[in-house]
Amino acid sequence: MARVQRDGGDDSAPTTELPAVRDQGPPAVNGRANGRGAPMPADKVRAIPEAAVARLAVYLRVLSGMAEQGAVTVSSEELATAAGVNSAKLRKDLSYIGTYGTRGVGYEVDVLTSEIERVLGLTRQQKVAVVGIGNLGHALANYGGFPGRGFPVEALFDVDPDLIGIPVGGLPVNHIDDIPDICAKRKIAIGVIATPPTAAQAVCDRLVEGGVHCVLNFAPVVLQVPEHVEVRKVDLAIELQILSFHVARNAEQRVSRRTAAARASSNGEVV
Amino acid sequence: MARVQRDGGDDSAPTTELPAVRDQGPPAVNGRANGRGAPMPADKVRAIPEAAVARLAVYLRVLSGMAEQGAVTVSSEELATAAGVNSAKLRKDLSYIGTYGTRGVGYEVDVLTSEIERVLGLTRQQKVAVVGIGNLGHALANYGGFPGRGFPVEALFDVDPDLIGIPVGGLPVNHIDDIPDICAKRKIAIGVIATPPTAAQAVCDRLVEGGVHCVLNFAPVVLQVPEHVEVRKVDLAIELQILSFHVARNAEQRVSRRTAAARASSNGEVV
DNA sequence: CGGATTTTGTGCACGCATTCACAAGCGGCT
DNA sequence: AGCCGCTTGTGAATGCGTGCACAAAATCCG
Repeated sequence: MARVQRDGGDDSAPTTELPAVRDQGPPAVNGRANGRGAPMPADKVRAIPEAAVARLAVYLRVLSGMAEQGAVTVSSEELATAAGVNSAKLRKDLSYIGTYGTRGVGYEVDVLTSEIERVLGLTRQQKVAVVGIGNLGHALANYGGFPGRGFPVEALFDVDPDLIGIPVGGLPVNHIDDIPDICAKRKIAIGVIATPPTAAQAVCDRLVEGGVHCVLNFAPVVLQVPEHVEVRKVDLAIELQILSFHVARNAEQRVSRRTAAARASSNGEVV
Repeated sequence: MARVQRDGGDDSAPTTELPAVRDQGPPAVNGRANGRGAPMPADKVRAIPEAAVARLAVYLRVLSGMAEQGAVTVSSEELATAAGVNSAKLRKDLSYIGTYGTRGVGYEVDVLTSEIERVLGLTRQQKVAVVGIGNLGHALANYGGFPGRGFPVEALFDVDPDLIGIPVGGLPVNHIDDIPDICAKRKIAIGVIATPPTAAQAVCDRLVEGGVHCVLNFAPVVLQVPEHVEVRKVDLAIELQILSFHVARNAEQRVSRRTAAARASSNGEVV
């Protein structure tokens, strides 16, 4: 019951795992060495570390930028620097999804793009509902189909009666009591919670009731959800506080360096 | 040069470390066993893992909720469940900042609160500037001093001439060309980038020029910054794609379970 | 006062993630 | 054809983070 929420900010999270699919049928007849462009033995898909998934999404964006500029192939080194990671990590990340590179050459941009899209499940559209049409909700609703196709916003909800029926970003706002119905009917896959913290848990429960398995939570609360529901959290306050910590740490460091230097010089020591 | 950006969504990031403060003065005269409420040997402050810092911020919020409800003390077990982590982890996290608990009893809510605030550097205010007053920027500017005191928004910037001078959330919008000047003058500590991706790098450079050491980046690009600048990233598209991956994975799992079951039943096996 | 009970703080072991370093593979050049 | 240089893919090592399990401390109670 009620599983631990995965922090959208912080994922030193466990590897993505399927709960014991121990019976994987007969000894994998396709167990041959993967030839060029082999899409991983399917039993192994589960083995992609959560952290790697996050980076794959980054690579994807960088790749589409490169494609726009007419790049046909790209080396791990180029892609890595553009994505802000080291090239070994990039190659390992890519190795989780198969072997699509050519030694001595690099990767074909379009091949890599579509393979990452495939693994991330971006080949089918995931319908999104936004709950809480305040400042942030407005921003999200207008975000315009969410960057890159794939995530059409197909329902909006709020509790404010003045807002019900008003179109926002071309879509009318519904009352949150209708969440279960509408989500089920429209087959919403992802629910985005942009409500005040007090309403978040109730909203989340209704989303789950409506068959939503994935929730992106902007409200500063820890949501309790049943086992099978995936929650990611984005929390502005916490992001700021983490930055604040670094400010404080750096300040302290500067101070202690000063004192150390002062002490050293007063002792005639060489720093 | 240009150090790797720390992903706001994903932090399996390295432990917060100071670059070689090897000279830590004389052999720490206060090296005695820490009595009740001792604030860690100061040389050890650096040892707080990044992941723990993120969680400390969560504990802080949970604690303030509890304080409002009149709680005076709290056990690690209670606090842990409320924060969605296991109690051992919570205790370990707290141990990084000192020992403020009473065995057999728990923690005093207000003591713990102020100690976490101290470590996170929330005792001094960190001034924030928001760049890019679009939908998201509006939402951020109106966020109202950011949850819990500590992060006053003290400057707004945009490139759109129609917006310059217009007050948003009680603060006039300035032109992005004035970023370096104004940030330096008002001693802005944290810059929030809510611009389109194309503008983000230029904006970031100006923030750094204005003496800002911490950046919270909402634009979907990897920022290149000098060594001493701390960047955290919040990326909606990537969060959605990670969720999408889980949807896809679960779907696949269901399919493979079905096939396995079918195979098993056709073989007369017991599942 | 001593033992039972509760809860903290932490040593330890395990597992995931990152990084290094190198063999294997591919294309191009002579 | 054969060699050379480049780049991938991955085994192995290291380091970090998590969770267990227990000793140490503090309170309560008889």
